[in-house]
Amino acid sequence: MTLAHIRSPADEPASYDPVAIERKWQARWEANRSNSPDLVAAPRPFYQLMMFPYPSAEGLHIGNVFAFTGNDIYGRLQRLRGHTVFEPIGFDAFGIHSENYALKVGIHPSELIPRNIENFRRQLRRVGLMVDWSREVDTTDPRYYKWTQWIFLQLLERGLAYKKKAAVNWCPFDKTVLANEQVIDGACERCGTKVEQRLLEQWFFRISDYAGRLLDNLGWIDWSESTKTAQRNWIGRSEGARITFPVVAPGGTEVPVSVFTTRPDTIFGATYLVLAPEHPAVEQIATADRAPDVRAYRERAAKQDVVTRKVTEKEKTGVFTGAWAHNPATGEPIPVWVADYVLMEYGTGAIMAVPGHDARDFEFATKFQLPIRRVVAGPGEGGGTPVDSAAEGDGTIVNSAQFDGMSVSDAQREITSWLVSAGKAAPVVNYRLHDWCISRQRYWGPPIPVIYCDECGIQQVPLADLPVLLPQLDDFRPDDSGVSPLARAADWYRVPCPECGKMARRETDVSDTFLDSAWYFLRYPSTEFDDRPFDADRTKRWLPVDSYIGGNEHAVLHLLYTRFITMVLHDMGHLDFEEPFRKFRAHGMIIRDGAKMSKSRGNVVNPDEYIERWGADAFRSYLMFLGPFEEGGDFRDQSISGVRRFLDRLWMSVQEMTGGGDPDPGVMSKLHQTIRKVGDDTERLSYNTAIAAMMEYMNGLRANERTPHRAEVEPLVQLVAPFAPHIAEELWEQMGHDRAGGIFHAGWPVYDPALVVEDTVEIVVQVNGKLRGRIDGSRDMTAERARELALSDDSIARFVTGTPRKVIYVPGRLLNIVV
RNA sequence: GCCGGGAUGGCGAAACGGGUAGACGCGGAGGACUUAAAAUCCUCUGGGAGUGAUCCCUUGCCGGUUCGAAUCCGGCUCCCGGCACCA
Repeated sequence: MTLAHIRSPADEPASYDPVAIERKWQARWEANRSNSPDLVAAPRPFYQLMMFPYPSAEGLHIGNVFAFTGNDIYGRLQRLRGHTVFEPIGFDAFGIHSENYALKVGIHPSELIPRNIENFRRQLRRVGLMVDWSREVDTTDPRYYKWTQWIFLQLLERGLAYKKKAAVNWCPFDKTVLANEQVIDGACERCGTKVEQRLLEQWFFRISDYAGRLLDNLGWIDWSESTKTAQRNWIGRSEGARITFPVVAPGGTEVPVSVFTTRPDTIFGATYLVLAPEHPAVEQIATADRAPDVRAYRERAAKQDVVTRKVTEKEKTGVFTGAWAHNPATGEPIPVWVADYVLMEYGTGAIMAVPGHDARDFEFATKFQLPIRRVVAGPGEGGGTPVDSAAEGDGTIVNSAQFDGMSVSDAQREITSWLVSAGKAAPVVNYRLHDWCISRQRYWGPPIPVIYCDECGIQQVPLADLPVLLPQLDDFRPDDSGVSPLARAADWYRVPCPECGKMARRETDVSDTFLDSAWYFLRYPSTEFDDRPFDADRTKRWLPVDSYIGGNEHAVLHLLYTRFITMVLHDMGHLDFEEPFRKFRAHGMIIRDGAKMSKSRGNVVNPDEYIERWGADAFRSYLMFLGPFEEGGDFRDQSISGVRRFLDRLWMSVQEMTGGGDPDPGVMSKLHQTIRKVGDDTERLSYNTAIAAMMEYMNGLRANERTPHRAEVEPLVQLVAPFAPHIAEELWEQMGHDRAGGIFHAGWPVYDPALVVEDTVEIVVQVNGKLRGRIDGSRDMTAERARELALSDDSIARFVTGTPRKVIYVPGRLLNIVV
């Protein structure tokens, strides 16, 4: 169904006109600087952070509006509860995304991005967010990225930034470096050419040094469990042992090769060794007759792109080195192979293969006819039971000399300490987390602020010379040199060495966008300071962030990098906290027609159309009503009329309400229940049920065309305020409240516990657990009384034959008679 | 393969320490108002049987615990998301 089929309510003189009201209140908030709190004097600061958007050319996405509205409601609730709420926003405008789009349309990003940002601002303002626009952050602003560069230098100074060679994806046709996401089935997403691997010198951050702490803190931070689990998996802690195998190299020399294993208990079953193709010992140990094959295999592996290299279900390949190692447990000689199923980046880049008890080793051993030995016997199995598939389960140790008969867990401990005391092994903890590569061979990013001097080596750009401005390059296309387009700007990169003054060369790579976004929340409260990234007093008052809400697609990268940078700055004494966000909640995703919204599917929703037709208040409320905020939901444009009707009825209630006489006691009781429920639900982000509760109250308020009383309506307008702020302000003003303050200074209604409880309640009567009737009674009546009442009702009594065996009574709820 | 999250009417969903399954909304049917339509308001709306009060069935499937299970336990099936040759 298209929009044209849905009609909005007809215009009547006194009817609700969202367009006019929203324009009026947005202008007034801006004129009064209502959303710019005094950051210095705030008595009860509350920092409500939303993940800043990447300003795409397509404009604001429905998912952005959903996320920001959910943030805004929470921030507005805190404001109504008396906090000084700071709700900033900014733009994550550097990065390959913007750059690729600029390349496609042939407009320079320095022109395109400000245009997109302007469009985003326009769209965002219409949503009615409580955003402090005076503190906007733009990562492409030199006043911002000066400090991104400063952070790089801080890490460099502390030895947490270093250079090493690493593989990148390279498209030989487009002659450009590709991100992993741009490689589809081993081919370039643009031209389909087979992607290769290239080794480039790149900058890394030692995030792996922080793996243990990043993992441990997950134990206490108040974050969505799903996000914490994702981080735990990503960090990937495993406990095991490093075991050294002596390898006999050609000429008889012994070369020690260490492996990492989580199963030292299976060492008696280790029947061969495998080294990664890049392992430095390979060259040394390969025998003369095997060397050509080994070299050919390594070259083939080196050419493969980074993505397919790691694809699973790939046929195992490998090559024998000709060398033999000694199993340190049995002393027997075992062959040494090279295979690309072993990765240089993990563990030691070498494994002991236990084909009897590891699926990958089993597959490899079967293919190359290597010996397979059982060392763990499951139920009903013995040492002689043949192994027909890798047995990774629990069992009893066999074929392992003095350790036979032990359980796997006992053997794990005993064999490790036996090897350790013999000097052949050490217990180690390994993490899957790799160091963070921050180099990008691209144009649209902050230049990495170092200078290479032939005399003095790597030099930091002095603080006084920051920012290193990104030069305006008309031709910013990546080229086949394997370095950034900035490497073509000789007049930019040729600079004197800050140490000796001789001609030197700037680093021409730029840094990863995730570095821009790893610290932006520190900048917001301090945007007016040009001589420091974040002011100490401001930071003390406002940080860590009180509430952060964002998409779980950032569960590992952004949210992990941010924690890492915060820890580093803490350790250097710049911050007095080491976790950036007190509370983080992941919101769900909005889909449409059961699928992710995308241009190719043609199911993208443009928020502008909906805001024009229904009003921002209705649009906001609908997005929050369509499903649980933390789960997301399916966008259907039919259903928006329901919340719009609710707002119309709210409007009418204020126009019609009377001030005379007393409010209805039943309605007032329901009101206080509603105040409690809306407060509780909003606090735990259960926005859909909060709105449902207000609708339910409205139904009672206007039942049988009754005229509502002012005392019944006024608190409802307050409850609606976080969700639909414009109409709430307007009605609040119409009700004659102080113009200067507005509804967001009026506080949050407080419920009266005495009014929440109803005296007479309906009690459900069951016979043998089946519903047979209902009785009305007081909340605290006795079981005997309830039973009497129930049995006096014939439609219940006829199911009760004879004397009840048992009676279960839940006061105020249920009576169950068992016969 | 591993780790999360799910599965409830025609549809989006609710039930927050086991206690009325389906709140709230959409859609649908009927009615009031209107020359008429829209808007608005009222009634009904999980399925089945019955004239009827009423009865039976129903939360992906199978089983269990319990006076009582959407909820707890065991075993499956399917869907969505993330990670993935991590030793």
